[in-house]
Amino acid sequence: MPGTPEERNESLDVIQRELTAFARRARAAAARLHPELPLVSYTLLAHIEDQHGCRATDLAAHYMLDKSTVSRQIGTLEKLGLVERHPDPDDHRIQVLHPTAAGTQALASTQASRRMAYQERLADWTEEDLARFAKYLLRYNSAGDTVPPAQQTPKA
Amino acid sequence: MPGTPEERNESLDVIQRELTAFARRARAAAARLHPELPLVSYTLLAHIEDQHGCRATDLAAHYMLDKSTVSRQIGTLEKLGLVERHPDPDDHRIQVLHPTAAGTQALASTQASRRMAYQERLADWTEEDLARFAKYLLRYNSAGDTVPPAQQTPKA
DNA sequence: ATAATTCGTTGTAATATACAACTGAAACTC
DNA sequence: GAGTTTCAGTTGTATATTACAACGAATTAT
Repeated sequence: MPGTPEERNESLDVIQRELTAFARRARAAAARLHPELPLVSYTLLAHIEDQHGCRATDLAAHYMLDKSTVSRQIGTLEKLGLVERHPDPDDHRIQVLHPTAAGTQALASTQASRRMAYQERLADWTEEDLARFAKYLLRYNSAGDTVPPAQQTPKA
Repeated sequence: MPGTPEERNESLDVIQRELTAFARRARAAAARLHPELPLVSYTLLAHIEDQHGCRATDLAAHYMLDKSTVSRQIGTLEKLGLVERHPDPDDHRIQVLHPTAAGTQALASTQASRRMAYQERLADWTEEDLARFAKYLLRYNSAGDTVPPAQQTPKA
């Protein structure tokens, strides 16, 4: 069983390298999976649905994007008729974003093709391995949520 | 223990969602970790060193990038004095790429800061979990190597 | 009320990328 | 061995993704 610090570092290096490789390939892979959706926007749309509506600011925070980037992406999604903006009656600064019917449908179809690709790719994994891998990824990503500040100087 | 198809699908969806979220955040995270290296090129440089020299075409294949993209990235790295091109004596079409001394050093320093970040983020993971996570990532990424064709019509 | 904060948009610029056309070099065909 | 095909890499061009800064409108705090 693993135990030495060297083994720990080796694992860390592998994790780092493989996650990086994955990230570098992700754009191209996504382009293959759904050429129809502007490709970045897909992710935002998925999050909007997942949250049952959210604000642009929430998206920016979740994906570490600038608000201007999100603003333009949402603009694209709106032009495509995939999201709607509903002004919050209590606070006119806020736009609550929701998928349109077309947006929900586009998501479903994209989701289906993505799931197929994953199913194929992970076909020979046991349920136990899949469950563990999923758990590790969740744990990894949620760890980041507590760290990310970096250059914000709050309450200054 | 997991066993039903529904549980399998649930795991697949989690894996898909979390990998996607990771990929979306990766650019911003990388920018924080090494603002000095042109940020994409870092990955290419790392692969070149890892392979003890390789061709531009190998990089394009490994990261699913167009050869023109790689060509320009290598050009940037060369201008920065981080890689050298050595024409293959046996085949004048080929340029074998190697990190320069400065390139190796830049990599080492970047690698160190990356490793620190990962160490911090994964500090509370056991060695066993790290080893398993690393193994899963390797397995996941290597699975892709056999699938990717997609729109190539070989031997037609 | 006035000031400070928050949410979002727009102007501008940098970077990353793909696709197509092209050059030079090797390999293959006959 | 001339002609064709394939391979490695570059360059022209266009698009996409993103950030930063300046701004506008609405809300909250003083």
